[in-house]
Amino acid sequence: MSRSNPRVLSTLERAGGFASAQEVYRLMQREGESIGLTTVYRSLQSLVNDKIVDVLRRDDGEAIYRLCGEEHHHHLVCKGCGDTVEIEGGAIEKWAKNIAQEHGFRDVGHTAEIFGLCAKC
Amino acid sequence: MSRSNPRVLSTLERAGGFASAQEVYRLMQREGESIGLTTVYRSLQSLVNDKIVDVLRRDDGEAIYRLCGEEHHHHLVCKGCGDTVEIEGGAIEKWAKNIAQEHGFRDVGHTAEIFGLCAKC
DNA sequence: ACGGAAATGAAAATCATTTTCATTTGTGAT
DNA sequence: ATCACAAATGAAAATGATTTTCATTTCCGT
Repeated sequence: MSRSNPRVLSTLERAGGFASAQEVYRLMQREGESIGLTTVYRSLQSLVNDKIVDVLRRDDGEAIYRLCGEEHHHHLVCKGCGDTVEIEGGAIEKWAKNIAQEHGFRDVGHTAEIFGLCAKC
Repeated sequence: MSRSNPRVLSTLERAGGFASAQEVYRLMQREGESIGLTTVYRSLQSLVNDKIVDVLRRDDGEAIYRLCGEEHHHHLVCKGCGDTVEIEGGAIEKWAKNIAQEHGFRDVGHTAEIFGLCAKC
């Protein structure tokens, strides 16, 4: 396993905490940083593993990486502009826990995401 | 522009109203239907344009097509053996609708999945 | 039957992402 | 400082989904 190249994280921050791997790479190139695309991908993956960043998908399927707090939350994503709102999921947590218990599951986690068109789109 | 090949829609329905283009294609092949991958993609796109199906993205970025208005369910998946239980998501539906409304989103859908270890694992 | 429009699909092109692998860099022990 | 080995790097090739191209076939209206 490889560790994240710190310049990748710093670039992602500078990009507004939200960018695709290709964008991070192009940004670094434009700024004269010498780095390979492979390293950008590897670093971002490692940041995801370490839960320092979150991965989402654009409508075209490209992965976008975004800095994320450690709190467990869910996303409300606009299909039009990609705008994202972090939401509290209290109800979901309970729902997941109940369902899992009913079926005798343990060590439980869940994913949930809501998508639609925001007011602007 | 091309119109959707009706066999594609019928296959998507048979697949449980939820599948990727590649899956629809493989399913049709397995059933002895003679069709090209290109036509599957074109038909699905056309169904999306006509708002007969919805597109989502899997975690790996693959596009999955879902019949609109299809009563959808959620999954409880075992991380150990992969066993899957279909569950009703009444609570989730309401939750998603509420959150979306609060933020002025419309044309709303959602994904949710619970995973853990089943009793056997 | 004739002619043009729509549909089809094989093959090539595209594009993000992953893998391979040889090279470079960093680190700890001696 | 030097040797040895692990980790990091990146160029190039491989992968896999999706799109485009283009020649052929099917449909329809006349």
